[in-house]
Amino acid sequence: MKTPTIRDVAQRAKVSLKTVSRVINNEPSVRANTRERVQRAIETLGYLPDLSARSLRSATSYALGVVYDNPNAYYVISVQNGVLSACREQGFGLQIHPCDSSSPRLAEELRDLVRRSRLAGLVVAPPMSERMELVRYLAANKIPFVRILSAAEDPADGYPCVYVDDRDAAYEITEHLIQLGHQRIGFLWGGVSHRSSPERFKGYESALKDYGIPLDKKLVIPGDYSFDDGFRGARRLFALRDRPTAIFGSNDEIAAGVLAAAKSCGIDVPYELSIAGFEDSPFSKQSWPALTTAKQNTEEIARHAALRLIAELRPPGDAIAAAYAKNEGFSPQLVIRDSTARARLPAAD
Amino acid sequence: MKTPTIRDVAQRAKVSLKTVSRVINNEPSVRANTRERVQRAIETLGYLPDLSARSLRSATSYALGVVYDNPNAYYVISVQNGVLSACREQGFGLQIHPCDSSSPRLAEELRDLVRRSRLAGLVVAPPMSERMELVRYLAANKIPFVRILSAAEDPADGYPCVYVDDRDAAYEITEHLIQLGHQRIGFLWGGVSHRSSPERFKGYESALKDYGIPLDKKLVIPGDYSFDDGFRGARRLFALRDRPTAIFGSNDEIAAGVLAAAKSCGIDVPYELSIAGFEDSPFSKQSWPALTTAKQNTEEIARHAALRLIAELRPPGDAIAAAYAKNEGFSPQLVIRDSTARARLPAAD
DNA sequence: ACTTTTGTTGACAACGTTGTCAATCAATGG
DNA sequence: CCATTGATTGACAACGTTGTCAACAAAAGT
Repeated sequence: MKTPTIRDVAQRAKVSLKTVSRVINNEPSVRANTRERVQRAIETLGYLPDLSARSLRSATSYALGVVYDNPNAYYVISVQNGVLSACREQGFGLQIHPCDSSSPRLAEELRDLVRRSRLAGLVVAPPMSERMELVRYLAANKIPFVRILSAAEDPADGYPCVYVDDRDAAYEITEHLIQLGHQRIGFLWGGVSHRSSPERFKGYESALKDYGIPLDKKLVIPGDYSFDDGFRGARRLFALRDRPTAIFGSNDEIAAGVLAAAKSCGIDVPYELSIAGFEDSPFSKQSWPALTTAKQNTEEIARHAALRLIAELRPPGDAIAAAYAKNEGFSPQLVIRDSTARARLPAAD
Repeated sequence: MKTPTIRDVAQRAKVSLKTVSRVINNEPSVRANTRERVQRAIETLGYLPDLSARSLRSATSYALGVVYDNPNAYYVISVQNGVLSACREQGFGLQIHPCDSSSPRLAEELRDLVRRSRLAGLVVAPPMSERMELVRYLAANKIPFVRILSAAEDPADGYPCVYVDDRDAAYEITEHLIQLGHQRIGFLWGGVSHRSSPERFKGYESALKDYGIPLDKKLVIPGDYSFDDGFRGARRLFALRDRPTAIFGSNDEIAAGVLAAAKSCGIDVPYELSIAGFEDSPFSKQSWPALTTAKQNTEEIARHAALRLIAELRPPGDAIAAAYAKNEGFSPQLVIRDSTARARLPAAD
């Protein structure tokens, strides 16, 4: 009734340990006949390879780590699920590692994590993925990793990544608001520790420029990727003499804060104020009115990142190694819902 | 530059492998002098014990698994963080395992997971924790586990658990609504695969009874723990001739759906309709108006569950084993926010 | 026919750690 | 001073697997 080992399988199939090992690892040079016999023995015994023993013996290991520091539950779960889907497909385990991105010992912490648990590599989410000294440390310590980061194009810095074009999507959102007739569009920044924040601002800035709308600094408010900062920022904008007719919150949480602020001030959304978010978290669908936003397919992005990492681990020439050898870019898609509408005519003011 | 092993430490400290092992594991019978020498060697080399080798050699392992099947990101993250906090404190790793609770092969899947990864035990979240045949299977296969489940009292079925008194909290919420003067209170069910659903209903039912309010079956709507079912259920209630003045949604997502439905019908919350949720997800704070709800401290509950599991693994007499030897109950706390208010007087209708 | 190649298999060591047990040492009691 | 105890230490095997290498058999080339 003990859990069976490779030895039990070998005995039952009347072959050596090594042959069973070969069958398990799909190595060539096993006669079809023998292979089948071993397979049968494996099935009847319900044998499962022991991951500890495996990763102890072989240099290569069978688990990835995913590293994040993000209060946004939806984002984290999406990343986890995306990575997990790739891991399960490729026979890898997954170790999650929430951490404190501001910790000075983070680099060593990650190195130790990889060593202790013999991780094959790390998927690194923002904002850690954007700290170059951390990236260089990992590379210097020969720890395989893939970054998920915000960039308009492949950073081509020699380190593998999957990048998300926040700037382009922010441009589209701003453009959408402009095309609805809005001229005074407020912008609420996300946290500056995230590269996505300035990227989204750049998209906003450049759309205004392309449409010949001057940037009014009073309409741009710093803050964090949080509901509360959205609320506070919106209140500040409402207090302006010439209040904006639309507000672009750097993510859905901020936009939710704006929505709450609008309601608390009796401002009708979308007819008096259009609101756009960013991310397409479930929240944006479930608010009232539902938020116009940019849909980031985080799960798919994370899945791709994991496969990209696994590709790096494979010997060159391998099918996966080939399919995911290059850095890939993703563009969030504009999703128009009910929180944005045509600007009321100035006359009606 | 290779990662140091116990062997390197032994060499440097001029002791045998075994002595180093003893120091690492805090075993007695090492002279203070020797111990210190070894510690120094460990520090200077930056030695870290290899978890694979450890769990391969020793019968006991150093990782827990957490098993869940829940679309609610906030809930899942809270459970993960709670378990993780206990794991880090006690030197355990953590393997997450989202799964499909309706899969007929789930039991074997979990057993295989535990074997392959040499997990010390499982923290099982609802609804898996409530399927007795699964529980019995785990027990029969000598897989240590702790359940998180919904119950008014210790089930005392011999299997360890941490239980949450949903019934009592649902009673309090209903009582709160009644005390605000509501007599017609709608109830939207959660998914029936979760034990918490009937528990919450029982709380609702029994509060009505205690206050002498007859249960009107037309006000009770079946559904799932989802925004959409909240929306649809609310619409059905609004269509009634004698519409309720308050609605109790079985969780915050349902309540959010009710809120959206109310807004889409131009019903003012809370003055025309009070809404209460359950769970205290961030959402409930961030909607407008903020939701009255029952605060489940999921993170603390999960943390306790993990410690309860670790206690089961320890030899009796151990400090943790003693502190967490018994099943513990938790009661969600009523949190009154802005979505509930005094019922308007019938006269004002 | 005999050598060479190719394919298939197994014996053995090794990965880094801990369990077992015996050896050594210091201290205690007679 | 010697026997006895108890604390400290180390040699060795073992956990379950894979890498190395050699043995062997079958197929191919001469």
